[in-house]
Amino acid sequence: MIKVDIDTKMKFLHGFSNKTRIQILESIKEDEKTVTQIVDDLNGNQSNISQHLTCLKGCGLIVGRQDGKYVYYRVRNQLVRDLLSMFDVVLEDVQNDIACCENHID
Amino acid sequence: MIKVDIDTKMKFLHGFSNKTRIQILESIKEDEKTVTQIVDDLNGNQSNISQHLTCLKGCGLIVGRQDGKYVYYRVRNQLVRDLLSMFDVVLEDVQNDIACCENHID
DNA sequence: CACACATATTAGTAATTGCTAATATGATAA
DNA sequence: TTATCATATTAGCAATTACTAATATGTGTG
Repeated sequence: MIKVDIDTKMKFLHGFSNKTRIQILESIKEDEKTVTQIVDDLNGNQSNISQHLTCLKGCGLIVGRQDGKYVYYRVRNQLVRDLLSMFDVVLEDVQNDIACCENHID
Repeated sequence: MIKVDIDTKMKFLHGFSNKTRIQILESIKEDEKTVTQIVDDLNGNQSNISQHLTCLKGCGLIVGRQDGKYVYYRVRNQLVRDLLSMFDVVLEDVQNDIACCENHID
C-alpha cells in the first residue's frame, strides 16, 4: 500500500480540471483512439490536444501506445473509468439535491 | 433525471482542482466545522478560506448553515463523501499500476 | 533518399485563478 | 448601543494555466 500524499493527489486531480481534458477522457473512455481521431472528435487544435494528452499521461489517467506512425491513447484502467462515471452520478445527485431541497420558498 | 452538460460538470469538477479546496473537503468530510475551525485546521488565511468555501458551495460540494454567529460547513451528502474516498482508492491503484507495470527495464 | 503524414515541443501571449491585505457585514453580548 | 468576534467581500497583484502558431521529431512509403 502506497501512501497518498496531497501533492501527488493534486497532480492526479489536475487532470480533471480542464474542459478539454475531460472531453478527451470522455472521448477515449470506451475505446482507444489516435491523436488525430481525438482532435477530430473534439474539433480541436492538434498542438493543444497533444499538450493535454501529455498532461493526462503525467496525471496517470491515460496511457499511450505507439503503433506504427500512430499513437493510441486510452484511459488507464477500469477504476479510472469508474471514477469518470461516478462524476456524472454524483453531479446528477447533487443537482437533484439542489433542485429538491433548496428551491422551496422561505 | 437532469441532463449533465459539460459546463455544469466543469463547474462541479473545479471544486477539486485546488489544494486548499481539497484540504477543506477533507477537513469537513466527517463532521461539519465553522470557518474559524477550518482556518485553524489548515493554518490558512481567513479571507482565502472564505473564498474557497464560497467556491465549493457554488460547485455544490458543500453546504453551510448559520447557527448564531457561526456558519457551519459540511460536505453536501454521502455521494460526495464517497467520491472523495474514491479519489484515494483510484489514485492508489494508479500508483500501484505505474509501480508494477512500468518500472521494468526495457 | 525524399516526401507525406502523425505527433510532440517550444515560445510567446492571453486568460484564468489564487493570494493577501483591507474593509464591510452580520451577529451576539456586555 | 457600542464593542467584539465571525464571516464575507473587494481590489490589486502574483502565479499558474491554456491557447495558438510555428517548428521539430519520428515513422512509414514510394
